[in-house]
Amino acid sequence: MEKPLQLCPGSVKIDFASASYAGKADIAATAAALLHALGPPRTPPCYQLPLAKVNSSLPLWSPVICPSTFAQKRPMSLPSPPPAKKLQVQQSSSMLPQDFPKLEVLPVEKPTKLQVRRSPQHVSPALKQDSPKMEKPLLPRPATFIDVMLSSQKPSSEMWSETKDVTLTRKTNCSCKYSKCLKLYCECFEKGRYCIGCNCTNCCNNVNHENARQDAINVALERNPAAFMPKVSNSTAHNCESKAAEGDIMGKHTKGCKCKRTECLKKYCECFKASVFCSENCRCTGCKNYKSNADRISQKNTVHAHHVQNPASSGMVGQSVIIFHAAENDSSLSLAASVSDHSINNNTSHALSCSLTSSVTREDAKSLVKYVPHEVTYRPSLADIIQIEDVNELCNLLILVSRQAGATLLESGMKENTKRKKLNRVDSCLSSTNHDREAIQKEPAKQMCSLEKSSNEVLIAEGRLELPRADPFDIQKGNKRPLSPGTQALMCDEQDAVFQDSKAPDATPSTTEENLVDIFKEQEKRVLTNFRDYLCKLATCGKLQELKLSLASTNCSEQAFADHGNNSSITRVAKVTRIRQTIPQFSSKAASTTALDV
DNA sequence: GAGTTTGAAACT
DNA sequence: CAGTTTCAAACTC
Repeated sequence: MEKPLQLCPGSVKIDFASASYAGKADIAATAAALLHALGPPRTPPCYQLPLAKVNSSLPLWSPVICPSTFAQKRPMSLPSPPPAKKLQVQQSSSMLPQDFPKLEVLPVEKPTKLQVRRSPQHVSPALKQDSPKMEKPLLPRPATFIDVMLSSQKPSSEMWSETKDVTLTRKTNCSCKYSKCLKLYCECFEKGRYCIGCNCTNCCNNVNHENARQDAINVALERNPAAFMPKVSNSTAHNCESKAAEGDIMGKHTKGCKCKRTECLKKYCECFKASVFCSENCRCTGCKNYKSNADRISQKNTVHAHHVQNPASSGMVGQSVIIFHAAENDSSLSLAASVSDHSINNNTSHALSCSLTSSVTREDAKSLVKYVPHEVTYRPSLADIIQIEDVNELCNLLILVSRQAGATLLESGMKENTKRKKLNRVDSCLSSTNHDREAIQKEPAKQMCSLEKSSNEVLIAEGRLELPRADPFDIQKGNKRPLSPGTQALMCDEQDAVFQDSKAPDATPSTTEENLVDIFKEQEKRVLTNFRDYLCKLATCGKLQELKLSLASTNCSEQAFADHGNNSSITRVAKVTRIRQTIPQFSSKAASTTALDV
């Protein structure tokens, strides 16, 4: 006997509208059509839908099935397998399965499977009429331990997502043949859901075999009480790119994996599959599924030569690994850092990682890797080339150049001023005072003083010179934070201007300003010229260093490959070629950068 | 799509 | 607990 399904306020909520906010417009439309076919609820809904999330084009009522009414008024026989297609709309997440019957509307091709139709045009014509066929309403079943656990442990959104996954948009259907979908081999069973639209054979993971299913659940629970618990705890799946980029990935597999061959970088690995890094729970071998992408790359060079144990087991896991790698900022590495893409870009990263791992053994590398919680450190590629002494040296050089330029021009300027003063003296007939003369002469002296002070301040900052006594230019007094040489130089210029305004009011403005402008121009010119030359030298050093390390790493890699006998000459040649190709790129880039900067 | 590989689950 | 077998998904061709 087939009767149209009637909706009434009750304990069952079929959240069709949720499909809409899951971005499944077609499904939502299907659901809407289904609801329309079923007719509106006769009374206001018992539960409010999350209106903010509901597509306005969809009915806002919450379709509800009243089990009691359903059971009492329309007692239906439990038929043998349904004849044709059916759609099972599972209960919403917040409801326990025993509370609600299941709505079946569309026939399924397989007797024991429930097919999902995703497009409105696939809705059964019978549905588009007002009388869906209820061949087999699912009676309430007792809540299983799984149901309780899953319901209690997951927020409703997650549960609904999973429910959606099962009923409407599930991407993975099992294909079990021998387990009857009643063992944990079966993904559906493992996740505590019925097989719906699966390709399994002899499936018992459905309501028709509820008893067998319950038994299987009990067996599984007996063996492992956490068998149906979520396998990933505290999960922040690292396919969330923003979090991954920030390194804010905390989830881990509760049981861990034991991968041996896949380096935990394939979906065979449960951790990888669950989008979490391997953790201390894992007992994997050659693991590369841990946070530091650079370490993955580094290990890629040594994994062939060494049996690398799970870094998590040695504390080298998750947040704790410092990237001991040069090219963290490299775009190719950023790409590789995308956790969803665990493939490693071998072009630049390989060369760079080779450079850094070239001459170290695994033990050396271990000692080099430092552990700092929740911190990732960027190590510049020129870190070993540019030392603080070099920076100081550069600063000194620039200061000296600046001083020389200033002194040279000041000397000529003083001569001019002296001439001009003599003329002024004649013109004013001894009207000028010594004060005036001193004031004028104080200007170049002040310039010299200024330059001297800026130089001294650099030296002070370097710790090479003791702090002078009370000094009007002492920017470090008053417990202020020491300034960089560049800042000090800038402030020195500013202070010169102040000094000029306040202490040389009597100086001839035009003459002094012209001199100063000339001095500054010359100083700037010489400083920049020397700075450019310095950068060119630096670029050369970097180039040589890279070449040296690359060649060394090439030799190292070749030896490693040779040790394991799985190297090919083609691969080696390709790697060497790749490494060497990076060198001119770097040097040309550095040169162009230098030219632009200068 | 068939065959192979892989690792978890199940079993001993 | 370790080793082996079974199983199904992932992967390769």
